[in-house]
Amino acid sequence: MDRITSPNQKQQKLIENTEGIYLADAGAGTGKTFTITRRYVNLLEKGVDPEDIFLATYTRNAADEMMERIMKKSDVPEARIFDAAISTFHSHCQKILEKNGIEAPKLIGIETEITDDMQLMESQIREGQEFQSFYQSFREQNPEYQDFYRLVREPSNLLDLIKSLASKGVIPEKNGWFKDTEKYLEGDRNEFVKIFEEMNRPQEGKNGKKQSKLRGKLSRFDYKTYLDDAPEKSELRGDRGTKSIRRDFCEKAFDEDRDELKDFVHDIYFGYISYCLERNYLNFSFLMMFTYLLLYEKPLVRREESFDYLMIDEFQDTNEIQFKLALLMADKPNICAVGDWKQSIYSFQYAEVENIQEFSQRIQRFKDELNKDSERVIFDVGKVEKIALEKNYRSTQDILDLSEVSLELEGNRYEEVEKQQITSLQSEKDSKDSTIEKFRSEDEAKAILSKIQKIVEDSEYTYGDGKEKRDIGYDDIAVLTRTRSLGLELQQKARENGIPAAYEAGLELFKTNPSIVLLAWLRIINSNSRRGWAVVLEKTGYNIEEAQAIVKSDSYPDDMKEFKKQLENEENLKSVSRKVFNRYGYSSAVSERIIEVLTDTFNSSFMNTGQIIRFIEENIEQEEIYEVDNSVRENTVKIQTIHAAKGLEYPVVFVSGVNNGVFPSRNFDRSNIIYNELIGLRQKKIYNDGEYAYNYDNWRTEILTRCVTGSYDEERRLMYVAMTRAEQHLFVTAKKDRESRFYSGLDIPEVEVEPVLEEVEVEDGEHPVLRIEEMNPQ
DNA sequence: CATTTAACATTTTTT
DNA sequence: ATGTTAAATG
Repeated sequence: MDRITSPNQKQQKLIENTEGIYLADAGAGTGKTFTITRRYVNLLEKGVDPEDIFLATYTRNAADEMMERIMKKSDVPEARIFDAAISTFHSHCQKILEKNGIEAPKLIGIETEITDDMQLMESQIREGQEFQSFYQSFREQNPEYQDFYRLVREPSNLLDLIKSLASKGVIPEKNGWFKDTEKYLEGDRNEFVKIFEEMNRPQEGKNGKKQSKLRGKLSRFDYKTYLDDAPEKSELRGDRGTKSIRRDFCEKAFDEDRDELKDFVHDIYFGYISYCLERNYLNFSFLMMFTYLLLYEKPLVRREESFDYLMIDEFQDTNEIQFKLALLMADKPNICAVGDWKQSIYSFQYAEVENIQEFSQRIQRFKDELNKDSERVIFDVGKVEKIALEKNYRSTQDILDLSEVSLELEGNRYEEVEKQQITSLQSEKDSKDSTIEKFRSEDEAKAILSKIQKIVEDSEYTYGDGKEKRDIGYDDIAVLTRTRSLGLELQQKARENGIPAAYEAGLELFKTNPSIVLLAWLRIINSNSRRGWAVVLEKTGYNIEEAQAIVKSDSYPDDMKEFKKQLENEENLKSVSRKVFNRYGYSSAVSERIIEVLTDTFNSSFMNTGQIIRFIEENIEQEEIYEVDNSVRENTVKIQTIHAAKGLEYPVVFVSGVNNGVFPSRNFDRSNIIYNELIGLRQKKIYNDGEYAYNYDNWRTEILTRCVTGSYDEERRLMYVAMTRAEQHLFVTAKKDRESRFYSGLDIPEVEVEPVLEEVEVEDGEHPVLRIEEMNPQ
């Protein structure tokens, strides 16, 4: 935050205290980046060598920004800072592996080496395809797991499971599991029983006791089809009037024999790691895993790759293996973890909010675990000093107060939210001029746009205060959505009504016209595909009948046949794409981005056209979104998902789509094989070919998952992140009659907004959207 | 008032 | 699959 010129008291404390273990609670808008960079500069001024500091960030952008700021503020030669470890965890680990990783796979019994041209698999789509092909061959080679294959609807669920195990440091080796990580798969019986007791305690009613939460949740127990060993519903829950379910069933459920399941997961997991190594690539999770293995097992590497000072930004986004990695990298107990539990919204990427919420307990526990059989963490943890940044330089006090209240919003009518440990923020803005309102409408998108137009046209709202007061323009406004689909709808309607708006979450790159034409030509050169020819002919102007006739008779126009020949002679994917785009006059951010994505994904020089075609097809099917840089984006309303808006700020913010089932959205694991810290590895279904061959529901897992199903905590944090983007004016909106409890539970004025829009003439240049002719109609 | 049952509507985020 | 609601049942 550039407006801060000198640190406040708490910031100063964090900057000055460089020796020891610190946990900095840095809420939204508290000048976190400023403080971290100052602290780094302070270390340099004390004479610490940049080589002895690791500053870990979560994104490359953040790393670049920090580095730049440090260079600006410090006298140390820029080249030395440039070489310093100011980077994401991932890219730092990649460096460690490139340098020392050759034999890392040996540590778990794999002979294939990690070479220095190891590729990092960044595309989820591409990895999904690789995993699929691995899974195919695995099935052929391991017929003994028949019954499990029948449970796997979507192989990518297995890949997800593997990654979540990797993020916890559960690692397979050739025979069994690395060290004692197998115990994770069992779950934590003691902790589970505690949770069970809690869930099974009768509730307080108006006239005495009511049934327990758990008993209520199992009211539909008999809707499913179980094998014969399942208890009857009445046996499990007792007669009407019973308050709790029988404890012995719960214990029986927990103590299920899972050896076969564990073997299956082990073999898939280990097999896939080997498969990746043979194909010379690693995904993000395996990158972490191998670095962890190296530092864990090789004292020399550990010594060489460790630091005197560690600073870790966005600590709420780290997971167990990253926490442990950090400890292995620390030479001395000089660790500074900075973050905000309230902004932990990446659990689907395996981030664990507990890393920051239970920092002190975890750092001790993880150290003990790492030191079990050998001293790997060489310092005493001692006490953890907590520093909370309390001054907020972004939002008005009213907005800050509301955002804190929203962390306790109930997600549904049964939920009771515990009182949260919140460091209240004080606004440094004097302005009392702040709007907080909510409104709902049948046509939510249109109502929002109407309101935006009013804000911009009338001078009812202003930005700033006193002398610096000014009118609000489109540029000052952001509409944040929980889902992409609402964002797309908003953009569509904005365009129709002449409101300049840019949807910043990218677009479906492979559904654009340049991509469709490219795909057609790739199909033609790959297999003389009729489907490809049909598209090409239509794009050239032939109508459907004409095109069909030509395809049938196999008599394509000469210039097209000639073009096909030329393409076949091209050397690589890049030149083929260029040639196609040139022929059709496609030259824009979109066509450039297509080439970029394809060449990044298939960076080997030889090309496998079939593979590329399948990649594009998969992108279309999965509606995959890519960022496309659209250069000019002046004076437009920004439309973003809440996730995409993290870290940003706007004078006016709309939090939209606060609707039932959407925000808060419920999370459930649709896969049949699941992992959870408390209950371990479980299967939701069991294949049995007795009387009826069928995937029967697993009654044990049914009971267990009811005890541990997640709350809406992360959804509340999303609301917090969304609200704290607003500097001065905040609107919360919903679709009428669909309002969720996150809307109705907000104690703020509700206003009427009519979804009427005046059509406005907008000059072409004001629409920073993609050129229309390049967009696929529909 | 508590509980059961049946009917109905919803289904995401991406370094 | 799960959350909500309304109506039926104890």
